[in-house]
Amino acid sequence: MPKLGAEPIRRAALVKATIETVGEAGSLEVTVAQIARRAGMSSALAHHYFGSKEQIFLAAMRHILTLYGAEVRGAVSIAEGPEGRLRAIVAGSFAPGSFRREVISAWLNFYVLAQTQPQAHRLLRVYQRRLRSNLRHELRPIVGARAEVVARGLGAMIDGVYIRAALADGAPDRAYALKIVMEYLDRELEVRG
Amino acid sequence: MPKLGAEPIRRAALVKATIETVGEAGSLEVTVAQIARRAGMSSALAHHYFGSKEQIFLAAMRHILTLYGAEVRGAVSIAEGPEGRLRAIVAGSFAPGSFRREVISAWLNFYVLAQTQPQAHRLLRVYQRRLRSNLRHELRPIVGARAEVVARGLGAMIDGVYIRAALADGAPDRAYALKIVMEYLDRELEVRG
DNA sequence: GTAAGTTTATTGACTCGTCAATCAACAAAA
DNA sequence: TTTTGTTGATTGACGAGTCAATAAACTTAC
Repeated sequence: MPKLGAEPIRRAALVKATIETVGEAGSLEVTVAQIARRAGMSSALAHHYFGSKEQIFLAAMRHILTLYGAEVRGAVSIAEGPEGRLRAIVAGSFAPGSFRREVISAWLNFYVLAQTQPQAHRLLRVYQRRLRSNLRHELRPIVGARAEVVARGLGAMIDGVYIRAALADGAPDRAYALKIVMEYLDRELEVRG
Repeated sequence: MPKLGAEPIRRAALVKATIETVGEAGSLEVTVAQIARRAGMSSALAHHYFGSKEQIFLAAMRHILTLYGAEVRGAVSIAEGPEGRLRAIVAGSFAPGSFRREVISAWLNFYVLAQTQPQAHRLLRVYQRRLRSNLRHELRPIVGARAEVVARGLGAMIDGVYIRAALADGAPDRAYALKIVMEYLDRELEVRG
């Protein structure tokens, strides 16, 4: 039953299934067969399209990062002024699409993988660098020379709050997460540079 | 060659070897045999003393948490005033004993495990609760009602900075990590409640 | 337009390796 | 001789990745 042009559909299905499966298991110790079954195909096909389990997961992370980037850009584009854009960037990290159990769980495992897997390491770096650079850019007109340190602090806090959400009972509380980070921002903006 | 009283020595050796092995691998996907070899014994003996791989790792984390607790208490005991103690608590998280690659790596994996392993989950909760409560206690006289939110923010930032150190190239930079967090603290203390 | 050949999609079955956990057995101390 | 320490060998399960085979859809040549 080969319908041609199946590749992109299959890949997307595998990416989706990977996020779900890893999210449920809470770890990368899931089998390719599990992922493939969830995506409605044989494990052989998953290997056919991605080559290895690692590559499947990396594709899933790339998808998550793409989604995240789009959410941030969307929020920033309608925001006004440095402070508005700053808050938009922060809010983007906790946007509904990114702030879900499965996605947070994937992030956590991504961190672990990035310690040893070069591709994952590079990917994570790209994300961190971009986030920091975006924050710094908007912070400069507000806090001046302290932009660098504040950007790092903010980035770290976003990650910290984000990751903690993975361990909270119940659904991640977006409003509360935002409150914590925004509170910090308020303090910084109150003082000015 | 059974020397009696071997149990505590063996257990300690296994805990140490676990932290080293997990640190090197960057993940929990290490074999009991690897850990046992490093600790100078057979894998059967490791199972004899701990029952399972999971329990070995949990023992290692308990050790890390004990060490961390001791470091914080030590620093706090010689500090003076709420602000001094606050800074001591923060500094404790980045004390030399706790702020090492292997230890940070263990933490990262611990987070992953805590998502699904009840004992790990409980253990992590104890740590988080204690940290937050300590921070809040010292913050109250300084920032009043905002103590709760600030304590959460500070806790999240500590975790964020800490975990990011696992991904940095080279040895973890204690001074810089501290700078980031202290900067935040300065801001909060500058304003007062 | 149709037969032959090619590419794409797909899977069941299999290989090969790994590893947690168990056990029987042995050794030395109490 | 019972308790404590210790291991080599084994079991039993699991899982990543490969492969040969099948089939439908497209292409080309006549």
